[in-house]
Parts: sequence; C-alpha cells; structure tokens
Amino acid sequence: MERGAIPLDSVPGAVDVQATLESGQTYLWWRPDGDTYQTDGLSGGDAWYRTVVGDDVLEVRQSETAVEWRATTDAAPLVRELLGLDDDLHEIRRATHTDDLTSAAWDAYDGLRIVRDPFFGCLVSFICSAQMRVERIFGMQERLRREYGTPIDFDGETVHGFPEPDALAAATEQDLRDLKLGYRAPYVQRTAEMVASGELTEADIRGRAYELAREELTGFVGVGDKVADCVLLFSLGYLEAVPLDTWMQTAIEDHYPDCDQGNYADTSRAFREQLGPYAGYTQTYLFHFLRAGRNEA
DNA sequence: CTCCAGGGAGCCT
DNA sequence: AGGCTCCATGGA
Repeated sequence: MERGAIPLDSVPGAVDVQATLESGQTYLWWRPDGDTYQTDGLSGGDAWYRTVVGDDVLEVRQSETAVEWRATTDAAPLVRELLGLDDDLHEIRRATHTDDLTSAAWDAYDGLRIVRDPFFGCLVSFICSAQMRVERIFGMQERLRREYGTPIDFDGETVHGFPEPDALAAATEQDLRDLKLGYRAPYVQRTAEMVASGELTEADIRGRAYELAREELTGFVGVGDKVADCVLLFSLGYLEAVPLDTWMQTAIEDHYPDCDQGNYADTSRAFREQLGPYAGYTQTYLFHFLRAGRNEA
C-alpha cells in the first residue's frame, strides 16, 4: 500500500471531494465503511472514498490541507486526473455565464469538480441511469461489481472493481435482470459485447469534435443523446457537454425559456451558447443544487 | 391505489 | 426528422 497527499494549495481553485463524488456525476466511487451511499451532504466531509482503475484500488479523502490518498500503486497523477484537480476553477467560472441561479449553485458547492471516470464503467452506469433514481443507480453498480468484477487484494481485503467488458458480454439478459437492471439489462449486455468485440470502443469516440463524438456514442445500445452527453462530460473531458435530463429541462423552462428549441440537438446548442464553453461544469452544479433543494418550496 | 425516476428502442407517419 | 408507446422496479 502506497500513500500520499496532494496539497490543496497546489490545485487551481477550491476542492470539495464530497460534492465531487456525491453529486450524481459518478457511480464508480463508494464509501468502504458506509453501507450505503449518503445523500445531500450527510457527514461525508472526511470520509474515505474508494474506486478501482484497471488492477489498482484507490482511496481518497479530504483533510483541511490536502487530498489524501492510499492505493496499490503510486496514484498521485491518477487522483489528479480522476477528480479533475487540474481544472482551473477560477478560469472556468470566470468564462461562465452568470445569473442568480448559476451563482447560487456555484456558491453552494464551490470546489465541486467534473470527474474523469473510466470509459466503460461510466458508459454502463449511465445506461443503467435511465428512468432511475440516483440512489438506486449506486445499488445497481454495486451488484454488477460484486457479481462480475475481478477481485483484487487490497491490504488483505478483497475488493471488486467494475466488470471488464468481456465479463458483462458473457452474462445473459436474464442474469442482469436478476440484478434488478430491469429493461436496461439487454442494453448493458449488448453494449458490453460491442466494446468487448471491438465493434465500437472508446478509441472511436475520443478526440472527435463534440457533436460528432455524441453522435458516435449513440451507436451503443441504450445510449441516446442524454447518456452520450454524460459519458462525454464525466469520462472523456468534454466540458462543453450538457446532459439534458428532466432537471435541466425544468430549469430551461423556468429560467432559460428561449433555449427551448423543441428538440435535443438545438436546445443543447442554445443552452451551451447561453452558459459558455464550460457549460457542462455549470450543468453539474445546477443538477446538484436543484436536486438538493427538491424538497423545498 | 397512482405516479415517477439523470431515457431509449421500436415503430409509425 | 418527429411523435407515440412500452419498458422494470421500488419508494412516495
């Protein structure tokens, strides 16, 4: 086990590990010593969060002065990448459209950063997210890990990472329905098959212009424009991607009615022009902010 | 009981 | 291209 700490004063802008990992943008991190995912800021400020990348187990937590990590390898560069610690939040916010709503969201969760999840896990977890509550998406990914993830020894403990494509491709639709994936089960199986066989992979997406990359991603089964935007934003670093989910549609109706163009592609374009080049950042702050306030007036 | 959740596929015009 | 309808599941 190797350990280290990334000083907060080496990061451009604020850092909030809890807001980053519990804002519903990633389903590939979990708390090893909490039985469930905690929502809406319940005492996770100094908790350890765990994930697996390739053959390596990695944990992070935030202290007053650093992002501490411990892992099966020297993980400092990986932590910076996965948590978006090299994103210059000062510059991003400066270049972003400001109004009462966006300001409130940014102020509420200053330090929330866009994650860079591994491609396949991000793809599958957002296929699972269709018509599903955020809290339950975590449970689905946990069952996939336990059933199909490769076991890794971590300091004497057995940890299961997210399944490899061939492991999920080998599952049957019924196997995945038994894990309570519902009608998403065949989508996950067929998409895993496409990645495992090389029919369509990360290499076909990465590096392409944003709108073309989104179109390519919809070639996967169970992936439409919205899920494609999630993968582009939360895995591949397309910070202009704005997933238009039910929350964003409501926000557009209430606050940016001129952006509603009647279809996804045109509304997305108008909303991105409204918010600026880092529209995805603002989208994620808004999503977390609006969802956290869903029980208020 | 009904309604709905970070939508998308299949089928119809 | 754009508009239905159906799809599992469980909590409110």
